[in-house]
Amino acid sequence: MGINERKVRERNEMRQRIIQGAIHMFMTEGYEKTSIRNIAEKIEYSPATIYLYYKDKDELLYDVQKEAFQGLLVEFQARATATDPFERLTQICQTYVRFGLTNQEMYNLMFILKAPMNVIEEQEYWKNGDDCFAFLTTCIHECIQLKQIRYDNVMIAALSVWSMAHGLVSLDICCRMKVMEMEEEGVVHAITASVNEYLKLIKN
Amino acid sequence: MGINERKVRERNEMRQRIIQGAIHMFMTEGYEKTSIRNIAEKIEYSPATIYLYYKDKDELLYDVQKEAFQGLLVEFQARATATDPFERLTQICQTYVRFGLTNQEMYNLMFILKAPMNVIEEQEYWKNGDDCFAFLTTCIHECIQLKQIRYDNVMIAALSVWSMAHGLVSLDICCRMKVMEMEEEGVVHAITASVNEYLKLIKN
DNA sequence: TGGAAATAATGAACACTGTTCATTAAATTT
DNA sequence: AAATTTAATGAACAGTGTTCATTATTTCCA
Repeated sequence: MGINERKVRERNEMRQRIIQGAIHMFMTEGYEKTSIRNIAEKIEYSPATIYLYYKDKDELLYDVQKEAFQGLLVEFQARATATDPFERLTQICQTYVRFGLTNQEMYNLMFILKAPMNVIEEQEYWKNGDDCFAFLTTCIHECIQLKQIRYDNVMIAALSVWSMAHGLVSLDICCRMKVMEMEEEGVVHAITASVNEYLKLIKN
Repeated sequence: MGINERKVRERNEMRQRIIQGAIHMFMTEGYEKTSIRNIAEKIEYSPATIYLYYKDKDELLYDVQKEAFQGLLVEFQARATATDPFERLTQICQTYVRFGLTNQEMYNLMFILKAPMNVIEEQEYWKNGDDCFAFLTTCIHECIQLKQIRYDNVMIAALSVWSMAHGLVSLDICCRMKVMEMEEEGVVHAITASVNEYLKLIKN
């Protein structure tokens, strides 16, 4: 009975087509101008068809977010390869910031927009960000074990590192760095400098 | 000729009425469900009337944001009063986090949402956040002069402190802390602990 | 004070949004 | 080949931000 397998495969292919259409719209037109009708037109289907594969827009955005996180994890695995934990932590931070600044629309969907988080039930936890966060926590765990950083609690340390990196990237993406009198180039430099300063601060 | 003065006054009163209506909608219904029609109904005017006082929704949001920043500045002035610069920096951070967690919709408008920033011209700078940021930078300037913190550059230090606080608050508001297996109470505790740890780290 | 000019407010419309549902087209089963 | 299940769609609904011709009100001047 290979017919059911094909049905499942075709369903996944269609979902993938929708996700890729959505990503394409994000990249070219930005999140704000990406509508269900836009995505449908891009993949040459009726808007109503999308609702056969996704309950609502939030559920679709959640899947696009999942795709984006797989991209970040690949970056981590490719760029944060040092065997020394602290050195790897440095690579993680640099990769994170770089990823955020070069994929602003995707970063927005991953870490800022509320919409994709609406699918998560109260008290339930967020599976999309799971692997990337685990990549960070295991690294920090090793740093603490080797007494390489001035933190003793893995959770507090992971949250702090993440918050510093996210704070810098998101303030830039959300245009809030306009309080400072700086050109675009100077902003990127200040972000990099701040991350490096922070890593120096936490180093034992 | 007091008639023109009255016209100006009435115009400001109307704008204030619109702003307060918008704030009321934010507080009670949240940002997502706050529409021009909603605000108009709240203040008992036609939707079209709002467009006699604001060019578009973004411009209105910008003015609401301004109001919100005045609120934060008042908090700073009331709670961050220590004469010792580092102690005052601690108070600033605590006030900031407290403000963000207790006024999530306003924080969203002030630091996360893109809409109000659209009114700012390219390369121009962001006047709304000005005073609050100056409050932070002058404090940090004093900290550096007294060698109370391990930073030598005021801008980098201010950006770092702000990013850490904003990172923590915004990750919570945007529900991204759901990657960590924690109850709501634990999250608030972790945020506080992270800020305190950071302040310990930068203290000389 | 009464009528003209300027100002303020509005209802109705436009083009868009997410979403639903009855109807049509296609594929599968009998 | 006919009946049944599955897939896709067009049209509609209620909502959005925004514009504009029309109406109401206020101000000005003869």
